[in-house]
Amino acid sequence: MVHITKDHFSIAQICQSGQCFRLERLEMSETALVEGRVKEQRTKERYALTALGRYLEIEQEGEQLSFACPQEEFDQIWKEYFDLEENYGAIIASIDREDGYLTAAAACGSGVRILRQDLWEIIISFIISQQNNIRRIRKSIDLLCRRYGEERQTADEKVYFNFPTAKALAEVPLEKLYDCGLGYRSRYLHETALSILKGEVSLEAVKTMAYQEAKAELLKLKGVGVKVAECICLFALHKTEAFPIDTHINKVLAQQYPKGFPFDRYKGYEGIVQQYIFYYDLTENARRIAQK
DNA sequence: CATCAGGCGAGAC
DNA sequence: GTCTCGCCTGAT
Repeated sequence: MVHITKDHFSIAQICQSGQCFRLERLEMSETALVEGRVKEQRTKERYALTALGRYLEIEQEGEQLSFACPQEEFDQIWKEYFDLEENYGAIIASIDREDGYLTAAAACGSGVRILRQDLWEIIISFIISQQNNIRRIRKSIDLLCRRYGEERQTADEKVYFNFPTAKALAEVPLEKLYDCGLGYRSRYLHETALSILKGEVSLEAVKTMAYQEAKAELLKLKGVGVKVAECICLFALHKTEAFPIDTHINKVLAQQYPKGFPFDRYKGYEGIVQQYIFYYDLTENARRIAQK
């Protein structure tokens, strides 16, 4: 077990931000009342992540984080995966105070981080994400892993499933992919798995490329358009200059920035700013629905 | 019953 | 190059 203190890190917000579909909450957050007149809410949350062929439980209470793994594993794998070396406070501080919307968005999602996820898993996950909702995306990915991923267990015998390899996915008959609720995306998954297997696109090569080059290479894959390619660049290759524009971001840009978004001010980390906007819009919508 | 969910590909022009 | 349309499926 590894204990650390970290600001600008919220496992709950990272989970809700919808960049990682295999991070899930284990139990409802408990609320406790602190003595005195002031009502203070204290939450302790537990999450489980399946990634990089491993299973990891994470606990958070305020800025206190616990990772259920040895120190060595944390230092070698999870420190990088969760982007813990990046100073997100400095990024938030750089936001234009005159920009009320962006200031509010960053304050709302100040615990969001851009994870450094597995390239193959992100390619498939974001092909699935197109014209789809987060609940269904999670369901399809879960089915794929259970049916075609390698079954593993932790030291304390918890069973989990790795993300299926390109070879495993390429061998799945099309109708079986439809059975996973993938719809028309089934054909995209099948063809993309074949492309990778045949070496038409080399993932190892893509990992060494600069943003524009990597994006162009990813666009060769069936089912990967501009938006999905930019998501892959951001969430797997950590190209923080990528700024994926989906229906939410598009709506916000039109409503809040009719004269154009100040991309130049945030050069090099546009993607992090994009995540604050995306998360803010998601939570605002969720709040609106909850109020009704 | 229509519309929508973190779009994309193919074909028309 | 830009525009339009059809596409699986479950929730509302």
